[in-house]
Amino acid sequence: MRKTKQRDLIQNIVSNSYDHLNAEEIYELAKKSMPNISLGTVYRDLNQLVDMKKIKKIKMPDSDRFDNINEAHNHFICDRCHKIIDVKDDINLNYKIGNHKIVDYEINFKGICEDCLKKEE
Amino acid sequence: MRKTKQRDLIQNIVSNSYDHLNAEEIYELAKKSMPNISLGTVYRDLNQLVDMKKIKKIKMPDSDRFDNINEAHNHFICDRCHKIIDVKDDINLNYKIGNHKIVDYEINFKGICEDCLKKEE
DNA sequence: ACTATTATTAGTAATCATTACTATTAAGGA
DNA sequence: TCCTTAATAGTAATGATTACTAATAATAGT
Repeated sequence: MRKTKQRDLIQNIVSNSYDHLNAEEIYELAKKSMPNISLGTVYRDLNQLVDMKKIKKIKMPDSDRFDNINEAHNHFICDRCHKIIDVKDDINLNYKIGNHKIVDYEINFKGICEDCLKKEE
Repeated sequence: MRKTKQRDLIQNIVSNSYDHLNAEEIYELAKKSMPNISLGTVYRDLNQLVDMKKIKKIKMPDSDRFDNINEAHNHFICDRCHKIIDVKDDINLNYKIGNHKIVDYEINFKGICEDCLKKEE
């Protein structure tokens, strides 16, 4: 795996963002410092970074989002507006499942966020 | 929301399966008892059943899978073969996040399943 | 039970996020 | 600096899912 400017840039963008960006948004940000970067490269590099466990992928109904791993956290996803809200991970699951090797876990809370609750009153 | 034979059939198929079927597989099973059912109907009804919280959707890299809610359970997903293994939910998270209303949560464990571990030896 | 209303369906076309392809470029070791 | 070849830019293809529309069937009212 060669080190490339493109992948470094993409890793920096994701690692420094708390906005759960999708590939298109990361592409737009990347173009600001590397105008000729292509969307295909963004997708490929994002997937490589996920494989390398440098970032995480969050699967969403429309487009997948990418997330930093600066500190362990989970997500609350609003059923109404689909906003993703970070939740500090003070649960720290230590779990044993048969003879399978657990490498990681993710917890997704679902419900209605504060803003949408207010709108529904 | 009218009651229809198509949606009843699809709900039965998903509720009686522990195989985490995708829309295409559910379509194939549904055709056995209703040969003229269309794939579009399967997708629409599956989404309605998810909205009605009769079944759950599991997002996967290729196609989404649909799961019964017969008893609370979480999933272990193998990084190698992408198999989904049910995990009994004896964790029972009771969690409070700001002023957001939590309706549900899902825990996805990730790692390497027993079969793939053996192959890698 | 009949009829009218209209939500749902079957069948097909369209969408669009993501991946695949290929000639060109550039990383990095010798 | 040169060589090898992995990675990229640009574009085309893929495929899961959704949208569309005429026809059908569920259900409320009579």
